[in-house]
Amino acid sequence: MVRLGKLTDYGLVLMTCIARSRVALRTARDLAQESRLPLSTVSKLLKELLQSSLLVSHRGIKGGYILARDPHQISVLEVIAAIEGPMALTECSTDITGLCNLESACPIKSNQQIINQAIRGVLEKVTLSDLAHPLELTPLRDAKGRVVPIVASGRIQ
Amino acid sequence: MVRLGKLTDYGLVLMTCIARSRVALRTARDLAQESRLPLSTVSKLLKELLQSSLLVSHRGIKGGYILARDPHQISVLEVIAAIEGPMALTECSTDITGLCNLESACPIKSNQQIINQAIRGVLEKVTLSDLAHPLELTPLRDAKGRVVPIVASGRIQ
DNA sequence: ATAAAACTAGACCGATTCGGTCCTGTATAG
DNA sequence: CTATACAGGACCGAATCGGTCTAGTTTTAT
Repeated sequence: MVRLGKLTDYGLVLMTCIARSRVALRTARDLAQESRLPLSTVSKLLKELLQSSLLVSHRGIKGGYILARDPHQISVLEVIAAIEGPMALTECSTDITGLCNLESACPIKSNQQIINQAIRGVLEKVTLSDLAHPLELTPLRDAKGRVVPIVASGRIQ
Repeated sequence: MVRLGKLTDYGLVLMTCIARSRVALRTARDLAQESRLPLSTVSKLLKELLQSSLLVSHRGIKGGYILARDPHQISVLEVIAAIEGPMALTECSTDITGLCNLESACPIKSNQQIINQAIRGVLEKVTLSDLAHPLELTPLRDAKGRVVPIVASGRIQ
């Protein structure tokens, strides 16, 4: 349902790879080998992640990529936004005149905002280090203090 | 980024319409007029919502649709799943033999599960009545007891 | 200096999915 | 029995996605 796209998944995998082995610069060729992805795709993704200032690159021989920040300071929301682009919150087609000029608040826009903000709020809380070490997730709690299941114990469909 | 698809949005709007005016059965033609959507699309969506047991239908003249449960007992997760289909959690292409038979846990699958469960956990908490009356959202709190912003006060990006 | 390694940028295309429409049934009230 | 409204498909154009390729630039080792 809430598809993230394969490329976004690959991007998260690459960021996780870099986060885990942060000893030196990782080259695109190297990451392609570790992640079993074609080099062209890896290069494309690293490029996009670089343009969003999530990575820092060093050129030339002995070059490579490194995380711009610590893994626990990079949220998956940023990674997703870097690859899929910022979410189009203003999707209300304002060019079709007269249809959306209702006096009441637009219900579509309201729904989108509520749901998008809910998803954003959660994705902001999940960081790269959570993906690298899935056991140390900081649990969310609802209004009654109960833990909101994140990894397991939720119904699967 | 985390696109929900226009049809899913329309479905949420329709469900909200039905939830708000739950006095009698709402006909597809009626809902199409209120939501300003083409009748064909509305019929298609109502059909899918019906097959997921979120609506109850009555045929014949004087027929129509009605919510199967109370608005606060229908989560937006169910509505989304009804229209977009259940999320493909088992997307790991097992047909490409040998590539995914690594001894370590598959990082892609792990990432997907973590993120999907996070999103599911939140969408399960938002109900139709929250969409109908956006002011009464029950706030989520993180591990430190602070309120997780859902509607406002989050950066818009 | 020079060549090799590695990043940078963008065009490009096939395949898949999405949004949307239409048509033919079937059931029910009057 | 007939008009109304739901039921369940098939169907198609368009937009997007996943993925590849080519050409160019920067840096370092020798």
